[in-house]
Amino acid sequence: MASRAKATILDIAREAGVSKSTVSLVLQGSGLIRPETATKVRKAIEDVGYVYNRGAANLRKAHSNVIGMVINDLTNPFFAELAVGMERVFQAAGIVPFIANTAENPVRQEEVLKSLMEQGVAGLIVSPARGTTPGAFRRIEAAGVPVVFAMRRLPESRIPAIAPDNHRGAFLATQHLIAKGHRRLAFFGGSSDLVVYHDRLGGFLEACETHGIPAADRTIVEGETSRKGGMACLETALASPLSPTAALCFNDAVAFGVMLALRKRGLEAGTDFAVVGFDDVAEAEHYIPALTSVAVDTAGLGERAAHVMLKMIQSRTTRAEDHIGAVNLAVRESCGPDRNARGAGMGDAA
Amino acid sequence: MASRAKATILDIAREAGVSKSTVSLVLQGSGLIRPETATKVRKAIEDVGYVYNRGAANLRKAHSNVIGMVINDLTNPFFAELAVGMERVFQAAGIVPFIANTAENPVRQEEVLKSLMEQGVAGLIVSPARGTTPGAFRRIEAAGVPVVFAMRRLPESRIPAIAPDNHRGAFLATQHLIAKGHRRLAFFGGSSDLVVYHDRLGGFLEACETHGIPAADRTIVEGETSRKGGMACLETALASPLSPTAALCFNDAVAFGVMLALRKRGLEAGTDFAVVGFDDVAEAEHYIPALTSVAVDTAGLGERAAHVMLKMIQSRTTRAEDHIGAVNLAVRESCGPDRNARGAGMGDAA
DNA sequence: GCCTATAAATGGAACGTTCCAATAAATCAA
DNA sequence: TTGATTTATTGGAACGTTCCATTTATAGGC
Repeated sequence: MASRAKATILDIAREAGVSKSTVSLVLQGSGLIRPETATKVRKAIEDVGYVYNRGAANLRKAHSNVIGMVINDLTNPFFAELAVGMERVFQAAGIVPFIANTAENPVRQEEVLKSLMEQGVAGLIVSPARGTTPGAFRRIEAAGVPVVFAMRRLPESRIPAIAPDNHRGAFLATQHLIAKGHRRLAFFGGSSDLVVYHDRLGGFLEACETHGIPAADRTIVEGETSRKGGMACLETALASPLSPTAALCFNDAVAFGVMLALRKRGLEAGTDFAVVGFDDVAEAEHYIPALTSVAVDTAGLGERAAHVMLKMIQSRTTRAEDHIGAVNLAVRESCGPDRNARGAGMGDAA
Repeated sequence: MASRAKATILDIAREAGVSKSTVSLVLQGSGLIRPETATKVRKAIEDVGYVYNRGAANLRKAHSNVIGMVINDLTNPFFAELAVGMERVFQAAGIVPFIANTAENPVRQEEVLKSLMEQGVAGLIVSPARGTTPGAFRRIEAAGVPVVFAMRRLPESRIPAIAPDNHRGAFLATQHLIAKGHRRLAFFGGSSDLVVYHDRLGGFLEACETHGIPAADRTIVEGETSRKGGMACLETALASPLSPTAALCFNDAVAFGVMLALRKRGLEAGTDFAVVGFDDVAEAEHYIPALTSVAVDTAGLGERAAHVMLKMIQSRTTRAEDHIGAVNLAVRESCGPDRNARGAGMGDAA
């Protein structure tokens, strides 16, 4: 089985009785070749079981067609959806993106980026891991390889970012809680080493200000962005003297954790405590109770990121505009039934 | 910003005042180089912002260190877990695997495999898409590139497969349902173009035989392996004259769908209808009611697959043993409370 | 029939590495 | 000292493509 030395373009040239240049032309679909010749060559390719060596080709072309997608947590369906959106676009462009997972680990991320660069990628779409150091992308920028950040961005970076309107999403969600009559509010999960965290927390705080919720009535608990983290947040908050009656969660995973912890205490999300998530993953709609969450059009953002990347490659630039995606609140059951009381007012004040 | 022509090994040789061969040796961590020289070279590499060109290297070495992981559905957390297990092993071996998604589409899979081959992968771990044609891997085998199948396999293929003991898992689950007193059983979801389907269905049928459930009392409904598919299955089954009281589902996604559909009809999984899933994804434990499911140690199988691959590459063979992973039933709430009654009447007759 | 224009096919020099064989420098045995 | 041995370093020929500049074949115009 162990295949005799791999066939090259020369082998198939010999087989087809033409020159290597001709074979190369056929491979590239050049119109300069007589159709019959092309057919002959293609047959030889088939017979010999030739496989194109892109590495060798790129050596001359300096124009690789591989794009790397670096994802910080593949097990979060949210990022998987993002990846799927991007793939749709790349597939249409005849490009196969390679996905690599960093498992939220900056060291691993460094390895992954290095490996991708060595592979000669044409561009990189990255959702950076927590704790990514500011200089992590300096070398890549210096090499002139286009990078776009998806969903997350870095503090002082010039790299274009595609992300939802986190501030507004959090603002809307918080306003919704206030409209439901809640006065003691919490923000659960996430950590301040993430730019997104500040965006979302900022929206939460602004809504509090706007509607006159005093700082004393706000509870902010950082935590892992997972179910486990969410459970811990709720415990912490309820243990505090002034326990909140509603929470905006950093993401849906945290929200699920909070609902789990509520249930463990014999409380019910919606009636005893209001919960809002962020991202609106597919599961949110099917959960019991169904989770109210900020919908961000994940796949759409993925597509957008891919388009921006394609454009950057094409125009050989390393710069592009940021893109802030629209958000909207998917209202479901986890904040309780609409209280007709409290009246008409409030719809979406301010 | 647009980087002057990329630096090569020669540039850094000049910069460091040594020959290209010396640089190459340093790059490979050869012990033949005087430490001070190596340091000098490394400094030059840093200064110039050199990035190694693996394509060029592989041209000479014919020994790439990239491994491709081809996954049929990244949005299913089950496969994401599998990928994560593999990554753990590869990371330890200093290899960065590239993941590609086929979205359960054989045509896309073809493209992805081609692209990976052209990239010169050292090996391929594949969870084949539904409807993969028998010959899809012929060329790859002919090229002598090791392939292992994970979770799924192809009918007549000689390619080693790493998979859970599907037959036994289904057998155990079905037995569990029967022990709970159910006599009219269903098998929901999946389709017969998948080998796994036959394995699981086979376990179901064997358990039925063993415990004397007549063929007339078995309902088999094929369907998409998703929530939606599960919902459809339940509707179909309940509409049939002889409606079942319990179901083994092809996978957890189907099971979640079935529970959703039950709830829509005002029925409750566990009390009104028993449901068992397959795969035991993380969510199963947290669902309400918690889903009884066949646990297959997904990440463990991923690790196993990675190890087998590593061994194949190392011993330059294209053959390996299949590996059947142990399974066990994680009993939770979706089949109802333990009926102490048990013996006597087979409670659920009707 | 000859010249020119067009179409089709080709040889050779890159591209950035590795690795073998060879050289140069340093050390040692006598 | 001299030759043998070990330690560091180096030039050059590959590896499998692309693409430019040519060559060769075919057709057209007169």
